[in-house]
Amino acid sequence: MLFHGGQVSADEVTSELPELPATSWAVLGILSFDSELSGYDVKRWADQSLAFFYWAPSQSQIYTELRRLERLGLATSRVEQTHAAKSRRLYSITSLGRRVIRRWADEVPPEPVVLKHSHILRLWAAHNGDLDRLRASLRAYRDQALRTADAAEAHARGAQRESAWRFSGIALEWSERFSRDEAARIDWLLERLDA
Amino acid sequence: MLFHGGQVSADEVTSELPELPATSWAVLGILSFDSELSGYDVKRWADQSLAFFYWAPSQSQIYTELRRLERLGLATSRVEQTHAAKSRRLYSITSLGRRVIRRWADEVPPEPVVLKHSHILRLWAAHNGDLDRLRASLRAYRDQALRTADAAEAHARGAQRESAWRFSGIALEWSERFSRDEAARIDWLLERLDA
DNA sequence: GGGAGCATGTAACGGGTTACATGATTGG
DNA sequence: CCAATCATGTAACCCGTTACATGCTCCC
Repeated sequence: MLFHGGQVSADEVTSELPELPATSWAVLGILSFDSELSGYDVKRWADQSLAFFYWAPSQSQIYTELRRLERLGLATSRVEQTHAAKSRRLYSITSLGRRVIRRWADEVPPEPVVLKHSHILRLWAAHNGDLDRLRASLRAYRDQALRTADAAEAHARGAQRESAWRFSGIALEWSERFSRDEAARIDWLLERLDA
Repeated sequence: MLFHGGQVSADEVTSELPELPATSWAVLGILSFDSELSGYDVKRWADQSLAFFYWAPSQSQIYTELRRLERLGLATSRVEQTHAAKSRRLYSITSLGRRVIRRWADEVPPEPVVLKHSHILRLWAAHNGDLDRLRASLRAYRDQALRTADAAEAHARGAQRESAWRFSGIALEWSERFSRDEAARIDWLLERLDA
C-alpha cells in the first residue's frame, strides 16, 4: 500500500501516483492554494472558480473527497475549537499531498476535454421541432453566456490582486474569453440559420 | 403508466413526457434521422457527429438505451433475416417516438452546458508544476484541436449534400468553429503566460 | 488460416447526484 | 424571532464505464 498516512519512503514516492478521480485532484488543487479550508469553503471556491471551466461537484461529494484525501495522507484536518459547539473541520494539504499534486501536474496526461452542449444537440435534432422556438432558446443562451463572461471577469479581477493566484486569475480570464466566444458563436449560428 | 407500448390516448400524449437521461434523447435523436439502424450503426453515428458537441456513449450503453426506448414504445426493432445466422437487430423510431421527441425539442428546457476542461484545470493549478511542461502540453492540445476542426469540417461537407441533414450539418459547422476558436484561445493563452 | 471489422450482450463497479436530516450562528 | 447562511453528514439510486465473452463474415 502506497499511501497509509505514515512515513513514506523516497522509493514509494517516486514509484506510482494513486489513481484518483478528477474530482479528487480538483479538491486537492483547491487545498494547494494554501490556507485551511472547511468543506463548506471548498464548495464556495469550486462554485466561484472551478465551475467556470470544470464543473461544480455537489456538496456531499466534496466532503467525500476530503475524507478520501485525508485517508490517503494527502490532507490533514483538525476541528476548529471556538467557544461553543459550532464544529468546523478544517483541511489542509500535507507535504505528501504537495509532492503528489506536483507529479500529477507534470506527469499525468490531461484527460480528454468533455463538452456536453445541449443547445447544439437540439440544433442537431432541429428537424424534429419548431425553428422559432430554437432561435429564441439560442438567444436566451447567448445572453446567459454574456452574463457568465461578466461574472468570470469580476472574479478574475479579484484574483489579480493577489499574485499568488496568478494562474487561477489567468484561468478565469480564459473563462471570460470562452464565454464571449461562445456568445459570438451563437450569433454566427443565428445568422447561419437564416441563410 | 404512460408508455406501455400499446395504444396511447391523446390525453396521455398531451400529459407528461417521460423523464429520460440525456443519452436516451441523443439515441432517439439518431433514430429520428429516418432509416433503420443497428446498435452498431448508432455507435458509429454517435462517434462521427454527436461526439463533436456532445459525447460518445459507450457501446454497451447504446444497446441499453435502445432496449429502453423499445420498452417505452418509442422505438421498435426487427431482426434482419439474411441467409445465415448473422443476427442484426434493426431499430426504428415509432410515431409515438416522433411525437415525444418533438415535444422534447419544443418544451423541455436544455440542461446546462457541461464543460470539463482538464487543460484549464491544470493551468489553474499551475503553481504546483512546471510551466514549460504546461506550455508544451497546451501546444499539443492546440494542434489536436485543429485536427478535430478538420475532421468536423470533413463530416460537415458530407452532411451538406443531403438537405435532410441540414441541421446536423450546421451543428458540425458549429463544431468546426468551436475547435478553431478553441485553438485560437490557446494561442492567446500561451502569449498571456509570457506577459 | 487468420486478422480486421461487424455485432451483441453481461457483470462488476464506482463516481456522483438528489434528497433528506440536523443543528448552530448571525443579522435584520 | 425568523430567515438566511454556515456546516456536515447519510442513504438511495443510477448512469455510464470498463472488462469480458462470444461468434459471425469478409478479405487477404
